[in-house]
Amino acid sequence: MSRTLFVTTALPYANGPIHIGHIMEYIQADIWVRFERMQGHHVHFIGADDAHGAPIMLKAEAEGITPQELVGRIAAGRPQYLRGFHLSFDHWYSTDSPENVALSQDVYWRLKDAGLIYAKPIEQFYDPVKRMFLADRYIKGECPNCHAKDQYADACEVCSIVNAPADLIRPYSSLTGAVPILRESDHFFFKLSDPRCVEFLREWIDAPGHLQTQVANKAREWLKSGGGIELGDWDISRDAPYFGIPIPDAPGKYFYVWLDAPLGYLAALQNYFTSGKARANGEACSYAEFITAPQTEQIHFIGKDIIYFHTLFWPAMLRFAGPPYKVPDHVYVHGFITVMGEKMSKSRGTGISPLRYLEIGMDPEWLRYYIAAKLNSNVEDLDFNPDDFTARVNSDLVGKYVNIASRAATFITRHFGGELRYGDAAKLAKEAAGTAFLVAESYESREFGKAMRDIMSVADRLNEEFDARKPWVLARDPAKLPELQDVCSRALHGFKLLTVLLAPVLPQLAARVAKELFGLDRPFNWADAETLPTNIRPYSHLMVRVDPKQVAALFEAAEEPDKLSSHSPISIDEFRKIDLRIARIVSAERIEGADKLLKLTLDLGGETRTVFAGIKSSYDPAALAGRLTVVVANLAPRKMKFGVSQGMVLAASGDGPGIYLLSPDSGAAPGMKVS
RNA sequence: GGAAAGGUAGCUCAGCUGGUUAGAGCACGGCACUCAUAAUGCCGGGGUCGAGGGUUCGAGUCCCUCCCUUUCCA
Repeated sequence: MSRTLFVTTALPYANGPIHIGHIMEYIQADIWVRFERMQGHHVHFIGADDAHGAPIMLKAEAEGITPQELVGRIAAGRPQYLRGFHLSFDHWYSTDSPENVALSQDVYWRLKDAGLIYAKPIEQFYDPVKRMFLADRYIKGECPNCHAKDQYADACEVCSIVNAPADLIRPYSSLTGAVPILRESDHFFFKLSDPRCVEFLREWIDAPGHLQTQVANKAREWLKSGGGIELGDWDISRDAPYFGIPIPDAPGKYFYVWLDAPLGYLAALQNYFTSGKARANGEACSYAEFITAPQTEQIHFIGKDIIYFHTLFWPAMLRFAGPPYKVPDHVYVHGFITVMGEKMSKSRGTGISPLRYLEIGMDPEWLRYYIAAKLNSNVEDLDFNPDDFTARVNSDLVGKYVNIASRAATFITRHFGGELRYGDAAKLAKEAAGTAFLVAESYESREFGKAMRDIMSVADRLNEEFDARKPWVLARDPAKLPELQDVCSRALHGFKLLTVLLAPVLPQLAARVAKELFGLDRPFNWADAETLPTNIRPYSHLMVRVDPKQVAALFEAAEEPDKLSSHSPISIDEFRKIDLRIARIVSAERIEGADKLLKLTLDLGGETRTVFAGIKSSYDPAALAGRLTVVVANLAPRKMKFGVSQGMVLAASGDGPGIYLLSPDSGAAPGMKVS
């Protein structure tokens, strides 16, 4: 029976570009969505930008533009990522939209009618200069425990004790430096502690299929009123100034961004319908009919960091807003992507820029395959390891899979004019159907890693059989031509089977194979797995190997300079944060596999550092040893492909080639401070 | 401090409700082959399954304690 699926991914915050973590989630959801489509199910795959909240308001202000302009600029950059990685969203919208205003206010009224909204004064820090209330992340001060300066009201970076904002010594606003004052204001709360909510959530969480067991356990933990502590009510309002949706009966108050963000799923869906795109996509229902239809399944792919919102607030909001609102059917949670074992972090320079990945010409399907091969249905982190990536893609996709077509097609074209003929077609079709069924189960349950393993073991078997029957020997004996045709036909049928099975992961390659090799006028669907092709067109190469140099380039100079702020004036205090030191280059060495980098060992007056510098093109390592230069000593260590770089040497460069290291006048000694 | 997930060959991981000598891919060594934008096939080395106890005829798999990693909560 055909299913109707409404699938979303988490909405990326519209204050910056999409990062590799987003891409992983989208790839996961996209593979699943493409698989369901191939099964003949009707899928509406929707995304949107999360546009509201204080960070966006402040960032826009800092750039001297309106929040709408900022959000618009970010939105304009999205398509290149989505297209670039073959992400098949049917629609991409924004939470800053008329639909979302109407939805958020409607849900608010309904919750209020249900007696689940109340107002209560709370005390909060207020910046008297900026004239706004401050979220904790904008308050800094001295840690009361270890007296480290400039710590957030959160885990102290030095002693890692957790501090409340009010506990900080000499707190100040990180926006203006002003001393914040405690000030009272009425906030609106969603009464999550209401017995109706608790009871509903308990049922919803326990109902099989809604959540992965690990996620349900976690949600249950929050729900437990352990130690007499009740599930906290949820503060859903923020005071002006705020970039968000106004609360209709409370001038100067706005919905907290996390109230309207998930409603953005529905706002985007609604816009998808009203814009006519849903209809163009074969949907006969109206938006209202669609969301109330019992057969519509609502499915959210999210990361483990936002489980709280999606398993408590979101279902409760929808449930108590009442029809036509419907609670989600499934929330599928994934872990984070790490890079070489480390949590990705912009400030530490780990992480991979998706845009750079595309710019240096790496194939998006490599990444799709690699992520698929390492994903399962659990909430586990996944590691991107460059050597593993290269090996897997080259060995699995090029060496095993594509190679099958490459080695068999030539014989068929040369000896049989492209015609395929099988010894035992029925048996072959039956086996293929069995394999497709097995792999389908893995895709359906999001066990993509298992799917890829099973697919590759089929590829192994095909290569083994091909080897065992030695078609290159058969080709020399005219009497053996029928056998040669059978061997190669079987291999090509196997290749087609593999292509169908891999199509959710490698959509573009599969489309090419369907058209260019098998002459189909449409992309593959799942049923194609068991039909035997009768002829092929001449083979042209399908996928190139990963060049290790590309992977190295992905990690070299991965900075994406923020063009708008790079030339804005900074204060003397900001400049003083940079600890510049004289360093002696003790040794410099070339690195195997690196185009631009040299590995420098530096003496900073007693302390030895390893720094990777992109100066290979201009300097002979031997000539560098012994000379003095200037180094940024307090740059956060940065993990690169070849090791951790503990600083940066300063060098000048212009538009043309040539890099020129800075040198101090004679008399300077390693470790001296530069100011 | 409480909780969850994980800790299996150099690397990335698979091992369902406990059952014969613990598996795969990559990497490494050797051999074979030549159809393939060079790839595949065969053989091999390599693991006290985080540590220590316990239950059992039998434990990577169950129980307890501890250690490490990641994350969540307060």
